[in-house]
Amino acid sequence: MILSKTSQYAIRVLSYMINSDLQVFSAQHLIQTLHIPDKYLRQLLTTLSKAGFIKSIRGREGGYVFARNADRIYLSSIIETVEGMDKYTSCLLGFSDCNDDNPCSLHEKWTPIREQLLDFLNNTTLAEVKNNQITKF
Amino acid sequence: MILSKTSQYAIRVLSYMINSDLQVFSAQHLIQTLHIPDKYLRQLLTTLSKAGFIKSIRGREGGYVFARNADRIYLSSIIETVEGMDKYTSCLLGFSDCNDDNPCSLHEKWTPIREQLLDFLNNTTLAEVKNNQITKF
DNA sequence: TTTAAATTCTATATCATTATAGTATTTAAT
DNA sequence: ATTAAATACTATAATGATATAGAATTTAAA
Repeated sequence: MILSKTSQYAIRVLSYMINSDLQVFSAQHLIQTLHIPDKYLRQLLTTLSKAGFIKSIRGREGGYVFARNADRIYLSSIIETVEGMDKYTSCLLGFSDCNDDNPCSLHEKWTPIREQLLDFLNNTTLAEVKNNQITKF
Repeated sequence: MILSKTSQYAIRVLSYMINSDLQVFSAQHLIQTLHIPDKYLRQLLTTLSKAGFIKSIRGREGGYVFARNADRIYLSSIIETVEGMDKYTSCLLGFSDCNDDNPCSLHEKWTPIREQLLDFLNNTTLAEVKNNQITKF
């Protein structure tokens, strides 16, 4: 759980939606399917809606649909919305002024791994996560 | 801050010790040099002592010294002691039953990055972190 | 033998994240 | 119009990590 629980929930929801044939997803349906705490997920869905990943349809027969194409939703955007990306971009030992010229003791070895991690988060879209074989959400 | 603050503190202390010419380090000295909260660091030093990385010398003129050679202290051992390694070895989306045969939607892309991360934590020793050029602890 | 400097123990407080609860609002079907 | 099914808002509770506090213990120096 390097990701916060809230980030996990957000990615699981959107990943489920892109891998499903349904168009509209009610909060109730997502709660039961993904086993995420009721009120907590409802709040999160509102957050994801305000951030523009999904849009809500209020009232009876309502629910949530994608607000933009999945190939334009990056993992890092989702994470930035729910917990912020600082944790993933910053120095492993927490120094705000750590850089190549004035590194901490782990900087040299950590930098290439961070690069790969950020490359993954910054360049992986929801569309790339679509896979018919996946059964776990 | 992918690492917990406590892990950061622990690694900073040991990394400072291995990079210093001193032999014995009092809690007071470490607190003032590393700017880590007094009582919190004292508790942590006791934890690191009980875990066998350092040993304490009680009473006047006391302090802490390494309990074993730095080339036998791995980053993952330190992390395991203070916060546990589960967070770094487990599924990115939090599934306990995620594996190659029954993967989550991020499993395939995440696995190689996790491998590198674990390789770094499991195989980097304090001795490798010794570097005269480092001034940040 | 007294004192000062040090570690150890245990209890409590603070803070951010996660979880829960109740009410208000919206809208389609009847 | 009324009702039922849905989202939105706001307040509070629970949990875990981090931080603080004070008393107890140990030991070398004076």
